[in-house]
Formats: sequence, C-alpha cells, structure tokens
Amino acid sequence: MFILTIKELAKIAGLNHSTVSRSLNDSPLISDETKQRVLKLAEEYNFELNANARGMRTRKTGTIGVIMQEFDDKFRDLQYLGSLMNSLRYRIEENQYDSIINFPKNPKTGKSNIRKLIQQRKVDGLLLVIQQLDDDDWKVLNESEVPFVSLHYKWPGNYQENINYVYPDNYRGGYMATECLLKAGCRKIISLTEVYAKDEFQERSRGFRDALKDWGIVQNRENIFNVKSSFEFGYSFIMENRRLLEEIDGIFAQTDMKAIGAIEAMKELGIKVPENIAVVGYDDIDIDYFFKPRLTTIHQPRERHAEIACKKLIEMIENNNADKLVQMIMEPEMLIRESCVVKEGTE
Amino acid sequence: MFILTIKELAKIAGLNHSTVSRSLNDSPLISDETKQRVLKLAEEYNFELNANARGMRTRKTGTIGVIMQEFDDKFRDLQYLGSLMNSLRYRIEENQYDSIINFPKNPKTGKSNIRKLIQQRKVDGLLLVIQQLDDDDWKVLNESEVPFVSLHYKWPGNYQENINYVYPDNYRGGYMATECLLKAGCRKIISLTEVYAKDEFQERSRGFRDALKDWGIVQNRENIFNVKSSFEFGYSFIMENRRLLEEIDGIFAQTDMKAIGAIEAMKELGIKVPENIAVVGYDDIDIDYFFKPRLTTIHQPRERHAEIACKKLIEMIENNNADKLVQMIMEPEMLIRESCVVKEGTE
DNA sequence: ATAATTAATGCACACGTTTGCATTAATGTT
DNA sequence: AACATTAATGCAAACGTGTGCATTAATTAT
Repeated sequence: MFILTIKELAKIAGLNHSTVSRSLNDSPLISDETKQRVLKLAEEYNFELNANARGMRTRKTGTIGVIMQEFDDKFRDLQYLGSLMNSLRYRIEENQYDSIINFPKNPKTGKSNIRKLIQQRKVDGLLLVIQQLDDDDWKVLNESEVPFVSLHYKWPGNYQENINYVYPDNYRGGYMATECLLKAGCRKIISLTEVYAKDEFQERSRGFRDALKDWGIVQNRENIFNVKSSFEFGYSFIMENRRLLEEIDGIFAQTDMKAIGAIEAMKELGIKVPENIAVVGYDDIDIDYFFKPRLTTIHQPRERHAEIACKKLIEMIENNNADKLVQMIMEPEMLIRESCVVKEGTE
Repeated sequence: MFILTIKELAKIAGLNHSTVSRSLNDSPLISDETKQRVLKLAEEYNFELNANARGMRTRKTGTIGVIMQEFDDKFRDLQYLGSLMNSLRYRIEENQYDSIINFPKNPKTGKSNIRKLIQQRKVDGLLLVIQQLDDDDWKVLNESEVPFVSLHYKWPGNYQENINYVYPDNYRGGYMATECLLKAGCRKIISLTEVYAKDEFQERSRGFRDALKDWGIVQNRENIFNVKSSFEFGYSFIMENRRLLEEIDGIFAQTDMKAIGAIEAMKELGIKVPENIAVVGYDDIDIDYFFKPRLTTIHQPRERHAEIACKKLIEMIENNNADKLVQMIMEPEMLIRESCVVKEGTE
C-alpha cells in the first residue's frame, strides 16, 4: 500500500501542502470552500498524517503512556489491574489518543521506562499505576514538562505537594471493613496484612487500628498478622493457627483472595462463617455469584477512577485548567453480603 | 529537564553529530576509541534519541501494536486475555520494543485502529488478538508492508494462505474434552456452545461432534445447545432444562464459567458431579483451588503462545527469516481434576 | 620523498510535517 | 481610478535524526 504524504495529497488537490496542512488542522486562515474540498479528498484517500513528522514538529505524539506493573498475583492483579487497564484504555481511545502500556522498568535491562518514554518523546503524558517511585524517576518526572497523574498512591516523602493524583482510599476502606465487623457484633477481630509489601496494606491496617480505637476496643495480644496475598496463604494461615480461632470472632482479610482461602480452611475445620467467625475481604473480585458464603467486601470504583485520571491528564496535555491540581482520594464502597452481616440497630 | 539532542551531545564531545549518530548505532566506520567515548558520554548524560526524528528517518518506531478487543465478559476475558496480554507485554519489552495496545476500532468514532496505526506509521508491526477481521482491515494489512501475526484465529475466507498465525487449537480441545467424558464412561453427552458468537466455539463444537462420531456414539436428539458464556447463563440453562438432566450423563460446557454455573445449579438440584453428570470446562481459569468439585478442563498455553508470536513478529520486523511462514496451531492440554474423572483401562 | 591506499571524521541533505512570513487576489475606501 | 485593507494561498525554514559523499589524516607502497 502506498501511503500518501501531505505533499502528494496537495498535488492531487492542486494546492500547496501548507494549505492542506492548515485545512486538516482547521486553521482560520483557510477558506471554508477549500477546507471542505481538502477534507473530502483526505476522506476519500483515507489519508492519515505521519505521526513521527507531526510529533517532531509539534512535540505532540497523540499517545499516552500507562506505567503498570506486571500482573504477578494471578488472580487479584488480573481482576483489579486488568479491569482498571481496560477502563483506562477505553478512556484514552475515546479521547483519540493511543496507549503505550509499559512496565515501570524494562524486565531485561532494568532501565526506567518512565525516563525512556519521556526522553525519547514517545508520549504526551503519563498515567502511573505503580506502588513505588524511585528517586531517579521522581527527578525525571519533576524536571520534565511531561504531565502525569498518579493512580495508585501518594508516594512517600514530600513528593505529593504538587502532583496530581486519584486513588482509592485504603485507610477509609480498612476503617469501613473493620466497622462492618464491629457492627456485626464482633469484638475479637484480627486482620491479615502484608507487611513488607505495598503501602496500600499499611493503610488498610491503619484503618483497622483506628476503627478499633474509635470503638473503644482494646485487645491485649497482637491482632495484625503478616500473611501474603493469595488463596493459599489465607488457607494455610488458618490451618496453622487453629488455636487462635477459638479466641476470635472476626477477620478483616485485607484481600478477597486471602478471605476466601481462610473461609475454605474454616469450612474444612467445621467453623461456620459468619456465625462463628465473620470475614470481610477487600477488592470485590468477580466471584460473588459462585463462592459461598458470598463475600462481604470493599469495592473500589475502577471505572470512575480511570475516568477522572484520564480526564485530568488530557486537560493538562491540552493545556486546559493546567493550574488546577486534582488530588482526589476515592471513597470505597462497602458491600455487605453473607460472610459478615451487620446486625440491626447498630448504626 | 532539558532534553539533549544528538547535536548538543556532539558539541560536548567535540565531534560532528553524524559521528555521534554512527557511534550510537555501532557503525564500523567509527574508531573504537571515539565510539567508547561517545557511549560513555551518552550514558553519563542519560542521553536518549528522539524517537520521532529517528522514526522519520529510519521508518522504525520501536513500538509494536497489539490489537485486542475489550474485556467484555468480565471474568473469562480478564483471565484469558489479561494473562495473554501480560505475556505479550513481557515479550515485547524484553526485546526492547514498546507496546501500543489498542482496540480494533476506536470506541467513539468506530474507525479502524489497524489502518490508523499503519498509516500514521506508529508501529513496526502488529499482533492481532481479534476474532474477526473486516475486509477493509484485511486489505490494509495485505497491501501494507507492516508485518503482522494473528494470535486468535485463522480468519475466514481465503485469507490464511500467506499469513503468519499462532493460535490454540479449539477443534482439538473440543475433541479432547469430549473424549475425556467418553473415557469417563459417559454416553449421553451434551455440549453448550455459543452459536452466533465467536468462531472458536464453532470449532469446539466440531471437535465435540467428531469425537462422538469417532467413538460411534449416535444420539437422536439435539445435543448442542446455544448458551451464552457466563456463570449466569450456565446456571439458568440447567434450571430451565431439568427434564433434560434425566437423559444425560455428561456436559462439555465449552467455557469454565458456563461449567461452574451449571455445576452450581446441579448442586442445588441435588445432582452429583461427576457421579450423576460429569462436566468438562474450557480455558482453565484460575479457580482450581477454591471451586469444588475441582474443574476438569482444557488449558491453553498462553505464555508459549505469546512467546512464539512475538518472536516471529520481531524476526519479520528485523528482516530475519522473513520468508519463512509461521503457521502454528497450538495443542491444548487436558487437565483432569474432579468434575470428570477418566476410568482406568479406557485408553 | 612522493604517490596511492585506507581509516576516520565532517558536511549537507532528506524524511514529512507545521508555521512565520511573503505574496497574490479580492474587496473596500477615498 | 488609485490606494489601503483584508483574505487566501504559497514559500521556505525548522524539528532531530541517519547516511551518501567529500574531505582530511594516517598508513602503506613505490
């Protein structure tokens, strides 16, 4: 297939290529008549501008970079990040951009993709769906002109002052989940966190602790346990801590996968959920219709999350409201189903 | 951040920019000494070439386009397409390319992204993870020089002659699944397909029919039912066809989601799986550890699928083995778990 | 010692756009 | 009718690379 250039299209139209360029970009300098003629011709020949040439001249690429980690925990990441990515792609394309989706670091060389995309001028802006940001990347982001929005966390340090972010409130979610257990009548509650991993779990734990404190619950022994986020670890935690089960009446699992792992183990041990021990998960993975008891959990509003972040980024790229910071922490939603049921009159 | 150009780097090095360019591209014209000096300087300044300028001159963008449909069925698509996408991204970055991941058509304008990416020269090659290809796209692909590999299907018509494809063998999977039921002793088997949707289900049905034929099983009544692919439809099919259940002893559900929906319904009706009715799914979604009975199903080799397709595409882009077609239909794997157990001595 | 060959580097153009400026055509003003 | 103004278009330069060709420096051959 022969791909037309703007000069060739101009020759066909009997015009100078600059007139064609201006027509395609809807310049007020061009008369409506020729503009229409050019547009019709472009349509007829399926003409598309060369993105590289365009990008070199205008410094705009028409593509947005999405930095997103690998899906490592098969199930949870696929569910959460996968559907978030889906929404992001939709919003990006809807606004006539393409999406370059990269890992934070090249898996082979370990080099930063953020730096690379910015310096090679391959993107107009960045959506960052990452847990951590090292100093070098932070420096690059800060010193470059490329706009970005963080979707996953307010990074540690003094970073967050001037950056745009939209992310779900894990503290609030942790608080709500714990309060749900409390309202269900539980008083001896533990939580399963993941200490050395992601900040979001620390926030969930903080919400857990504050809810207990606000309700005046004092527990002498340790009530937060370090359990990795997967079905298997949730399952084996229960199996390996049977004695503990006699002392508790509620579990905030911090992850749906851990929650259902724990529930399966308790089923095998003859412990009834929620009668003996109530369980609250987190994430709202898509198993509601077939996992029994149906999981009481926290839902994170992914579509809106994606929508707000994209909208802001594109505003920045196109220089509207460039001054106004978006710093939004999204309220999660408590979904009460079967594994923890709030008693009447506890509100 | 000030982004260096090659000319500025050349000035720092006290060289002409063409010498720097040749050094970075490891040209034999340049002495090892200056080459080393330039590389060191580039490293020191974190220098990266402008991708647009480079692309304009060389016609190479360093990005691969992945055309992938939206994740519409939440669970199954997220599982299957999500993990496939993950593997593709990994392979692409491993080879120092970036990935533009687009829908087949722009969700707003309906325009073809295949045509757009090719004509705007935004990609060096395309990986097509799509069910259908309309004539316009086919024409564009065929007439353009941009290499591509199909990962999802051998498209209908006379297309497939000269194109590269790697995809899982749905016919064989359907055959294997059916044979598994037969070996388990089932003789009155039905299958749940999705008629008006994707070709892959037609292939699974074809495998189903052929297996029955090869085993000499004759069934007078209709044995293939049109059931959409989701838990809910699997569930309601069983609930609405209770009379049918007395006449059958095996179900090839063609989708794990349909399979578990059907099994849940049968559980409620007091029908034992696999004792009364054995069930075989398809896809191997990641629920093995918590759905009971553990699902006997067909696994599709996603990592290898991604690896082979990427490898071939990059070979084509970089002009190695450009002549050799890759036309591979990947053998699926039968996973025998609990919902259908093969009896001894049936091999 | 000079010419011929080879190795290394510099010069200048091209890739396909956009855009400031110059030019031409059309219209309005005196 | 001559001039000033406005509208529409054309011309040419620039964006940052890569590369053919010319040039210079270094080496070898005579």
